[in-house]
Amino acid sequence: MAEKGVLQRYLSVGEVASRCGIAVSAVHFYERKGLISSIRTDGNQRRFHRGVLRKLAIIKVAQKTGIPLSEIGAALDKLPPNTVPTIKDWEKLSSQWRDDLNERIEQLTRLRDQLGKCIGCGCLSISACPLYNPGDALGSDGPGARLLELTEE
Amino acid sequence: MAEKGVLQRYLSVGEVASRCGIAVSAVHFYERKGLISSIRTDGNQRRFHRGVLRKLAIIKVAQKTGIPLSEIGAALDKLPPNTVPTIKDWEKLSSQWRDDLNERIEQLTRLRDQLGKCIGCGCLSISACPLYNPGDALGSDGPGARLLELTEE
DNA sequence: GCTTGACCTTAACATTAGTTGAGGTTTTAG
DNA sequence: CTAAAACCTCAACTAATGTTAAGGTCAAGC
Repeated sequence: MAEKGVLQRYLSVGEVASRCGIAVSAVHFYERKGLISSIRTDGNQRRFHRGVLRKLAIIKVAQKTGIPLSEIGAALDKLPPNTVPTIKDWEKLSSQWRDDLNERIEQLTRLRDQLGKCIGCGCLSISACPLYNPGDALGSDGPGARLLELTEE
Repeated sequence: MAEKGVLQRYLSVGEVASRCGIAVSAVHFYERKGLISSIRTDGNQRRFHRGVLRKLAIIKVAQKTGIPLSEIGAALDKLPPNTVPTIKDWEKLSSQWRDDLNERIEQLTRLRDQLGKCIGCGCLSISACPLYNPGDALGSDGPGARLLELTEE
């Protein structure tokens, strides 16, 4: 009881999980992966600093943009350890991720537009469609035959 | 030699793979998953109808939009079997997928915009940021505290 | 007609992002 | 003080999307 004042200093894994809307197992997982960290009670239970909530929020946002955990972890690693990420930190991360996001949005938009152009255009014939043509006529068709490489993968 | 006229009727797995720019193992995989099909020679080698190239092109495009193979397969299953997909077929698939794409683009765009608003806004404080707040202050903060639910997952 | 490259099957492995279960311990509420 | 809820670890499992390897067969060119 004495531990649980108005300003609760540390959070149990269950509290962290429910506050972030993720599973306890996911919190464990992120810790195993080094994305977050905790200290332990005498009884070996995890206790998380409040800052972990912010990190988890950042993780969730970044995941939504399609960034793999490994990259998210690498980015978080560059933040000063043992502190709550500052606004400056957040600024750096979020603007970088926003650039990634923008790129992905552009790729998808190009794809969508090409898709739109191809709908009903009749170009799906074997030799002419930029969507269709995978390399099939790369030699004979010259330019304009490779939407499939559009996103540069 | 007699088999290999100007209008080659069937393609070997290697030809299919190289024309589509994918690995032979991937072609096998797609066949195992039922996305494409083949007939066999007397010697048990796969022979693909040319239509498979179109299907593979569709598969690649759909994958780029983020559609899982299972869904792509389900969509392809609704096409008349044993024929090259027609333009009408393609029209239906592509417009549906374009809608999916649009939705994903919108989600990412919302996320990016929110990200932009949050950069440097100073709102990353525990109780106020719409990006940050995962449910932490859902009770006390009322509306405006849930970008993390933005994309409704 | 033989050698080499392409093909066959089956099984195991890789990666990402977790979840589930077993078996045991700690914390908390009454 | 005790029982239930929450926590612990470790290992195995899931699912998607393939790749790699082993061991063997087929086909095509010289």
